[in-house]
Amino acid sequence: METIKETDREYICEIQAPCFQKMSVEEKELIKRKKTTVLFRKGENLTKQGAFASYILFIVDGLVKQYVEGDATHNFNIRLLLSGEFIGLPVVFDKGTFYCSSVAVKDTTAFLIEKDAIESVIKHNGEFAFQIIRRYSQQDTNLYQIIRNMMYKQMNGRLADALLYLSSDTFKTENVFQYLSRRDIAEFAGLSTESTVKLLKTFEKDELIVLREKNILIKNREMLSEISRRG
Amino acid sequence: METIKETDREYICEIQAPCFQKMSVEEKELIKRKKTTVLFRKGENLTKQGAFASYILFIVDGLVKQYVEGDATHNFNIRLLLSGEFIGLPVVFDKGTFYCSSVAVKDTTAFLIEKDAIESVIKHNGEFAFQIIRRYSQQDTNLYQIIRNMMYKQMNGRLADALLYLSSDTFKTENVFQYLSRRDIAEFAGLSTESTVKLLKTFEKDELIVLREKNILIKNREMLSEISRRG
DNA sequence: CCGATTAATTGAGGTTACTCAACTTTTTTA
DNA sequence: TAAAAAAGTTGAGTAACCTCAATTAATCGG
Repeated sequence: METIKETDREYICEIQAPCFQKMSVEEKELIKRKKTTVLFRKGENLTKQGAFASYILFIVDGLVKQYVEGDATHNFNIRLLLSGEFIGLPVVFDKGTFYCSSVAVKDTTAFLIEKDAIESVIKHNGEFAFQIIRRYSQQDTNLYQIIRNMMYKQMNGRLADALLYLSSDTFKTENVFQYLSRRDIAEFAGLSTESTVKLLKTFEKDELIVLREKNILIKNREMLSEISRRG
Repeated sequence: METIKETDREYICEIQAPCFQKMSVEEKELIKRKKTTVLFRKGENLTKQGAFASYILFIVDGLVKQYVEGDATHNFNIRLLLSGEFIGLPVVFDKGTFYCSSVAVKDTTAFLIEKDAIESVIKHNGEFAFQIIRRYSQQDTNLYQIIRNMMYKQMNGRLADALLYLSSDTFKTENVFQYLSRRDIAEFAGLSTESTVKLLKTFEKDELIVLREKNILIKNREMLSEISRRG
């Protein structure tokens, strides 16, 4: 994790972030003054569940995995985040600790923005606030979906879900499977690595997917959706 | 479900809702014009997962259970809501369907507020928006907690969690157990009714709780927390 | 107050998916 | 490049918790 040099920083600041368009010049200046830019190398943690924080993160470029920590041996992956996403927003509103962990799946550049700055902009810019709430809202829906999946579906449905998510249009620019281990996929599906490996083979035998080294090609999306739907 | 007569409505509108304090007179007027007041009788649904909606709800008085629907036989209870809580906020920002179901656990009075009105206030009143985001934030943290519990804990930990939640200070004014069946408790813990019944007896034998008809008294909160912590 | 419906309880049996162990393959590092 | 570490794979055994069935208790409508 290293601070990026000034020229890059300015460049990045200009090119990114549709949601920053809603800000006034003064607000952009405030954010600019109250942020630093950090490069997280693959495998480095951006946030750690339970850790204190006085800032939130904004992904400028890269790929980040958000997960909740269980015991020493088990995690559960919530989602992958691309550039343009905030991490740790609850820090601004809640008690100031991160509610879950996140790790760079590939080298990732992020702004660390002081919580006061974001708080101020939210309070004074309703349009920006609205954007933020929309994000929350979408993530919320997402979490309910996860709860549904985990509570009611068994292996097949859960793995199908994970595969559909990871192969969705959101990630079509990245080949996310390149960056994910079997264990990662297992933790998206909420299964043990062993069960995941076995079930992936079964899916391949049933011609739902093709396994090519790390890569997973979806061969029959309809059927996977059906499996997901049926649980 | 019935509309309340005008005099009551005005009365209720005055006494309630700390978050409405942040609104200007005009904004309050807008909300007033764009709402109706509805009484939901015990057992009636306030929202139904997947249903279209052009409004959000605000609980004026009562007790509401929010839950996600699995298959025909299984639900999972997310939380209980008291007066002062919003239901269905994602409707405003997302695709306009309810993301989960909710039902009145006892007779409940609620405002139905048109989504446009809330949207307008959020966009023009940063303080109010901030309050709303804070709520989201807290519920979010809550959902991560639920995911953690469901993924990593087994029976004992999950039931302990459910009991601790339902006996928490938030609900000390209501005796919530009065309104909840064994099945309800099971659905808070994410267990089958049968397992819940058996485990409750075990907890009673271990002097963690006392079962008195519907009521459940927490006898050893420390130990329950320990069980919850250990999973 | 009584019959009918719903909720609570108990036990037996079954199933899913986990753990553990052994092994192979791939990746990392010195 | 070789050794070590990590990741992936496979099979066997097992535990947790569910389902199902049968019974009792409680609640509700007439």
